[in-house]
Amino acid sequence: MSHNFQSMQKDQTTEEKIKLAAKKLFHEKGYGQTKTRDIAEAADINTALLNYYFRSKENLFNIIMLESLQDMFFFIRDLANEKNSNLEAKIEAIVNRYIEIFREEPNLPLFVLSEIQADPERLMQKSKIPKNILTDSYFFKQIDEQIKKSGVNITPIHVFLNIISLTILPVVARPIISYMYDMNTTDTKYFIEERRQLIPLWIKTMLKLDK
Amino acid sequence: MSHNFQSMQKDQTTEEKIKLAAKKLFHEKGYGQTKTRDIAEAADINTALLNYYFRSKENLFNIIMLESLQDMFFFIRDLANEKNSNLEAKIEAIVNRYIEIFREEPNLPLFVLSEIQADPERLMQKSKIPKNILTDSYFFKQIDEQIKKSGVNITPIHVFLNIISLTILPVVARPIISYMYDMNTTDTKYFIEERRQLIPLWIKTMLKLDK
DNA sequence: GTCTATAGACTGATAGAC
DNA sequence: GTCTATCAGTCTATAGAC
Repeated sequence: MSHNFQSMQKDQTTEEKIKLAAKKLFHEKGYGQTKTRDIAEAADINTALLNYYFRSKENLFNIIMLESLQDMFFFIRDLANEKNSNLEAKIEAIVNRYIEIFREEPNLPLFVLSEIQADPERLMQKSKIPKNILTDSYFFKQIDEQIKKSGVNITPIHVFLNIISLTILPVVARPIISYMYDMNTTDTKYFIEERRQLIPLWIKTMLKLDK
Repeated sequence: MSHNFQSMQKDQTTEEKIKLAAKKLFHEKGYGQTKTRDIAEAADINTALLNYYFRSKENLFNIIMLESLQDMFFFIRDLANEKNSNLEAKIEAIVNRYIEIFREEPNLPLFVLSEIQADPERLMQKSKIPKNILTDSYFFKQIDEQIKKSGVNITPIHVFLNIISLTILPVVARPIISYMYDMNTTDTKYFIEERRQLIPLWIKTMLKLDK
């Protein structure tokens, strides 16, 4: 994440300080539960300054939201049409990249999913992800070829969604998992790390892509 | 869902009307975004009456939340120690039951996940789910036996989480899926329905439980 | 039990001094 | 750019009539 370096620096601009505080709080509590006063306090400024830089709470939220959507989707969009990597490499890249992102920003996926539910059309259009970007992609063609080759009963959409499901849900359900299995933070991180190796293997088994 | 029958009835009590309206709105927008005025309007009463029956917004929320947690978890708790069904039947039961629940209450899982994130310890304790209910269960013993039998590289926690992930995430990400694949509501419902058959097959393949 | 009216607290945003 | 003070609007909750 590009913002993590900044968060370690002492010489951030005020604008950056506000954005970082806002991002943290919006990700944790969502739009409705986050108060401009909380953001101002976390950024060690006052609400007047927040409005000076960002005009309104909603505008600040839109900026954070757009960045969050892009963190989640730009990578997939770019990878899907990469011609120089095979199917196996793409599967591993998706799992690795998402686990990496979520290690630094564990609340990102739930934030994005919750806020999209609140207003789907508006937010998805804002994400600047063209419709059918995956359906028409080289990635889906690669999956399709493998399906035909191995004669397995599945479609590319299911395959892609399975990769995403197996990777994202354990992150999103982290608090439940750590409660039910009595795991501390280190345990859950290790557990998710384990899946980095396992998920690609499971997907390859589904596609009969094993060596 | 026990409440669905009630929602069709014209002779609900005022208390039921308020609860139904509150459930709908809390599930859609979460605690912070839902206003008592909205609930009162949706239930066709006024805010005074809401406080008369439920004392406060927070108390009403706690009641809805407890019921929602139980809708999500009581079934699993009961099934996990059922001795008269084999592993295959249990896997199918989990997938079928969750898809059934989410067909009637599509916003339930995201609501529960979001609100748990906001305050994990308090809410999980409120759910009255004992810790380690799964780790010590007959279900996990059944998975463990199958793992040893087929010598596959996996643990019961991963298996259980895979079932849940493959089932729940597509429901939670419904708006994104329908945007990206240009599906309408009927399409996404059909798509999720398709997975009812497929998920148990994939899990059995992971466990080498195929015939 | 149900209503209207309103109290009391909170929230987002701005005016104006420095 | 940054602050304090405060306004105007909204929110939850309650008092009191019926």
